[in-house]
Parts: sequence; C-alpha cells; structure tokens
Amino acid sequence: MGRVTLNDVSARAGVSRATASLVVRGSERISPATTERVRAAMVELGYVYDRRAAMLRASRSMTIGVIVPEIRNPYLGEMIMAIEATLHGEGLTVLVGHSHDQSERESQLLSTMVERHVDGLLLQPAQDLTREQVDRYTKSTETPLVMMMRYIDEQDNYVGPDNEAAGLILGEHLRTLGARSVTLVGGPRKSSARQGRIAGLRAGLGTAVEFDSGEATALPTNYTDTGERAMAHVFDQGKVPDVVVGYSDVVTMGMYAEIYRRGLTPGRDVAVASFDDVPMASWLAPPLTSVATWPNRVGKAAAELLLARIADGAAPPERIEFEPALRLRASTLSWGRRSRG
Amino acid sequence: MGRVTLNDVSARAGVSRATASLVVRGSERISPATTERVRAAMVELGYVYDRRAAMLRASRSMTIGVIVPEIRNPYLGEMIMAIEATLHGEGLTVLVGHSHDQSERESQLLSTMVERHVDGLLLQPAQDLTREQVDRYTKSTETPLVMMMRYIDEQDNYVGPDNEAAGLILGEHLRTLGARSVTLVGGPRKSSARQGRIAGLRAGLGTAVEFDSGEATALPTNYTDTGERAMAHVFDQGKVPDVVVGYSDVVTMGMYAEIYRRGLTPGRDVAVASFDDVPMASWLAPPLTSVATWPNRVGKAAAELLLARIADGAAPPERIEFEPALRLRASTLSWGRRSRG
DNA sequence: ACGATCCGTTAGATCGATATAACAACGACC
DNA sequence: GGTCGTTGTTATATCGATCTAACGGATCGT
Repeated sequence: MGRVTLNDVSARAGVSRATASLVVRGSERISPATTERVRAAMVELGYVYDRRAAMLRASRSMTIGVIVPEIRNPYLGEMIMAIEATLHGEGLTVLVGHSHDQSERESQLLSTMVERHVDGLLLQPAQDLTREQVDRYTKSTETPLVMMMRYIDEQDNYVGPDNEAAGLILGEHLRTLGARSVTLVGGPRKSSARQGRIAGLRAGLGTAVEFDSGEATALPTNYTDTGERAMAHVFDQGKVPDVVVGYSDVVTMGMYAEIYRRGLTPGRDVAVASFDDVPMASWLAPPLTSVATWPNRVGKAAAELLLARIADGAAPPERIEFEPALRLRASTLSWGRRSRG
Repeated sequence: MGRVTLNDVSARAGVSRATASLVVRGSERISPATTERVRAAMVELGYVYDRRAAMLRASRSMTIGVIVPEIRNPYLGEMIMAIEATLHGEGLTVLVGHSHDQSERESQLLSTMVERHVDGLLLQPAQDLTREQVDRYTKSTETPLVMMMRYIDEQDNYVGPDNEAAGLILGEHLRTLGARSVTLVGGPRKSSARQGRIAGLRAGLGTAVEFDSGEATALPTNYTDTGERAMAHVFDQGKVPDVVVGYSDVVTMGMYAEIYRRGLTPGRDVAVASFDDVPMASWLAPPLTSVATWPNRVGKAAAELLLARIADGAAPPERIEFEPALRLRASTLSWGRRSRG
C-alpha cells in the first residue's frame, strides 16, 4: 500500500478531506475538538504532508530561488545565511544554486526555478547575463525578482553595497597614506559592482596617484585561486605598485599567498587592501585592511524587498545601497608608517 | 489569461496532450515530423514546463536533498560543489539546507525535504541527531539516505575520510617531531568524526606524549569564531601545550588569530596542525600542516552511492572511507627545527 | 415565529502533468 | 487471407492536495 494521504486521515477522523486540509494549514475556522481528532488521526497513521500536491494546486509554492556565482565564498555564505534566516520566518523554503559566474549555467538555474514555480527570485547575476536572458524566464511568469550585489540596468530591484562609496573611502585612505601607484587586482570584469568600485577608487585617489584598474587581471570567477594567478600576473609585468587592492577578500587571500611566494611580505614590501571584510580578513598575517560591505545586511534587505514585491508586484523598482565602512589594519597601516618614517 | 499548459500546446499542434508530454520528455517513439510541430507550438506560445505537476504525477521528483551543518565552511563548499557536479549530470536538482549543527533544525529540514518527495538524501548529521529522528522521516517514505563525514550507527550508508587513519598519521608526525604535549581544540563533541580522529591521534602519539582530547573546548558549531574562543580557553588554562591540533582548518584559522593576539607566533612558540587541508591552509602565515580529507572525493562518492541506492533500494548498507594524506608545512616543521636545534 | 446572520464543515471541481492500456494503420509472415 | 507484431498516437484515469460555493444548524434580532 502507498503513502498515507489526507483522504486516509479524514476517513479515520470521520471528517471531510477539506476539513483535514484546513487543519494541516492551521486554520482558525475549525473547532478545537475537530482539530484534535484530525491531529490524532494524522499521528496514528503516520501522515506526511505532500507539498508537491499543495504546490500544484495552491497559488504559492512557498519557495524562493537564490542564485549566486560561487558557493565557497564566505562572503556569499554569510549573505545566504541572512537570506534564509529572514525567509524561514515566513515559512518559505530556499532553493540555492550557483552559476560559476557563467550566464549559461545561470539561465539553466533560472529555468529550473521557474519550472518549480518559485514565488520569487534573489539573483546575483553572472557578469555577462543579459536582460533578455532574465526576462525570458521571469517576464511571462511574472516572477518577482531582486538583484543582489550587481544589477543589469535601472529597471531592476537592487540591493547591495554602495560600491562607489566603498571605492572612494579606500581611495582616500590610500592617498593620505602616501601611495604613488595603485593597482586593482581580480574581479569579474563586466560586473556593475566592479565598475562602481573602480569609479570610487579613481575619485578617492585623485589625479596625482597612478591608478591601474587591472583589466588584464580581471577574471571571470571570483575565488581564491583567481587571486594567486592575478597577482602572479602583476609581478610578471615587472613594475610592482605601492598598493595592490584585491577585488574581494577571498581574491586577496590568494594574492597574499603569491606575494609570500615571491619572498615579499604584504604590508611591508607592498601595501594590500581589499573589499568585503569577511571575518577571515582580520586573521590573516598581516591583518587585512578591507572595506566592509555587509553581506548580512544585503541578504536581509534583499529578502525583505522580495517579500514586499511578492505582496505587491506592481510597485516600481527600488534600489537599496548600504554605506560601506573602512576597516584599517596592518596590511596598509604598517606600510604607511614605514614609508613615512 | 493564465499560464500556457501542455493542453494549449497540444491543441495548437493538433495532437493529444499525451503526445505533447512525450515530446517534452524527448521520447523516441514520436515521429520527427510530430515532434517538430509540437516544438514549434511550444515556442510560439511561450510554453514553460511545469515541474510541480510532473513531480506530483511521476514517481520521481528528480530532486536530491543535501543537508550540512554549516554553509560558510569552505570544506563543505567544495563538497557541495562535487555533489552538484555529479548529480547535475543525471538531470537532478539539488536542494541544500544547513542545520547549524542543531538536530532540531535538521529534523525540520528532513521534514521539508521528505514533504517535497526528494528522491534521496545526503546528510551530514548534526552531532546530536538520533536514529529515531532520521527514521521518522526516511523509513515510512523509504527515502534512500547516505551519510557524509559522520554516521549514527552501522546500518547507515556512509562516505567520509578515514578519520582514525587521519589522526594516526598526524599523531605519528607530531611524535617524531618531538612533541611532549598535544591538545585537540574545537570540533563537535559527540560526532563520530571527532571520536575517530581522537582515537587515531592517541594511537599515533603513543603513550609517551601527553594528549588532551580537549573536551572542554569541543563546541557545538564548527566555524572560525569557535576556534578563537576555544584557543582562548586553552590559554586561560595556563599550561600551553607544545602542539595544538585544530579540529578543522576553519577552526584553526580562528586559533591563529587568538595565538597572534596573545603575542605569540604559530609554528614558532606553539606548533599548530589541523585536518581538512582546504586551499586556504597553505596561504596562512605560517602555512598550516593539515591532513587532507578530500571534500570533493567524499562528495562525489556520496552522490554516486546515493544514485546506486536509488536504483536499488534493497542493497545492504555500504561504507566508503578515503585514505587521508598528511600535508607537511611550516606550522609544525619550523617548530620542529627550532626544538631540535 | 420568522428571516437574517454567522459558523464550522463539506462535495465536487480543479491544478497540469504522467501512466496505462488501447487504438488504428500498416507490413510481415505462414 | 487471417493472424501477428510493430509503430505512432490517443482517451482516460490519476497523483494529493486546495479552492469555491454552498450546506445545515445554531444564534440573533424584531
């Protein structure tokens, strides 16, 4: 014999299937006595709710899709945890996928999630994802969508750090530190986040400091191995700048490795700074100067904005940007002292 | 008007719904001409496959549930990527959940996944998860289950590193290095993995070396902040051992931070070693001696074992353990030299 | 005493696909 | 020529829940 269904439960409890259904959903309209009888029957028979059937019939699936480029990145780990914590409270289940920052894989994920009728999507778009690819799955199905960290254009709901401000405060710090040349290392070339950080750095550094936006080292994936390769490339160019700025902390960890490998010490021979301020940044040797970009705030706000969009699909696109904060540590400060002294 | 269904498509193409369904599933039995007509109709109407309905009717949902204690841990990140890579090839979607190493949260996740009729489960059990909690959801529904990294008892399908061998080779290394006292730091107290590593360390260190299995620092969660607190506890006890062995690399990163904070240097004032050998281990300062426990091999093998169990549910439980490998680096080697010299 | 209102409950239709068994059309075979 | 098997297609029941509209009975107002 097959699985126990609501039909079996209602028969056992001597009520209709509809009543049993209302009990499972905790309806107020059912009398305590009936509720109790049905609950007892469920326990006796070992009933397991079948969400597939509920998902098919009901208008909502109580599922949210989350797509990020990379799952091993602790920054994104924090963000995902914040998202889940927020949505779990609403009784929503989160479906996580990672795209390897490839738009093709991301299209597949979007398709899978729309096929499963997710109630909404939280997307950190792959760097080369196009509006057409997004619209293809979300427009006809009217699936609410919020972009995180990056966006495609102005019609997107967007939550992320204020990347330009992040670049600006770091640039200013490096200028006052006395840097003469600064190179940005790594990061996904085409992403809006990278563009913003570059613009901010330029503005903060001013015209007196030589700035290389590091297009040659901008690499598709954004993980630690990328940092090693990108830093090696900088060394192989011959002219080592005063400061290397990693696109993110995970990239910078790889850069540390490569700097040590060349017999140099980060923060002494070359100043290093970065973005994100993941917990590990302060544990590196030397501790890493980094601009905090608040993964948990971003995750929480994105989830909340999505909930609002699910409740009211007609609202105009909204943008939420968080003020970054500069965390000064030895990887730049000790270099600063040395060059001054 | 609502969503386009197979009914609409079949009407447009002038065939029956059954035929259209066969076309979506790529059946061989449909003539090329018909296939083409149906495909065209799908494109014209903008048809989106509805997996909810398919999942309800079909015997398989083409979904696998994966439950791990912590999502920010890069070790688990690697493992999840290996799992997804393996299952994606079979057309399966992966549903990931993290339990914070709490059995209650884990029960909820199991329930959610069984409600969604996952075809199988890959589970790294929370340290206090009981057989009853697992059976409650998997037995009546006959959901195939493979445990990873830890197990509850001998009737589980299990894939993981050979923890005892891992402890053994590290213990032997530390003994020949000349360690007099060794303390294990952190880790989930009750997990089978920790028990195995302790047994191995004991055997490898022999009776001449003082070994503290660190029950006082064994902490529920297994992330970097845990390492800081646990190491602080060791310092506060007064007697600092020759060697501290972190339960895992992420824990050990936190230990490094605390050691530096006390004005000491890992690998010079106290030798440090660990388990897992995540990429970051070699980028720390000093590079960390660690026992490789192969997250991608574990993930891949676990996924494959699960596929086999799905194909044949009656097969007896199987255990797969991977030989660990010792990665010698400066965090122990430089201490060794100093103490010898 | 009568109709109006409210409340807990229910029968039956429904969501959109898949499974099953049967179908017509056609050629092969003895 | 009748039987058989094959091939491509289809009618219909089905998965297990939720939605809708309506139900009977109790309570209320007048």
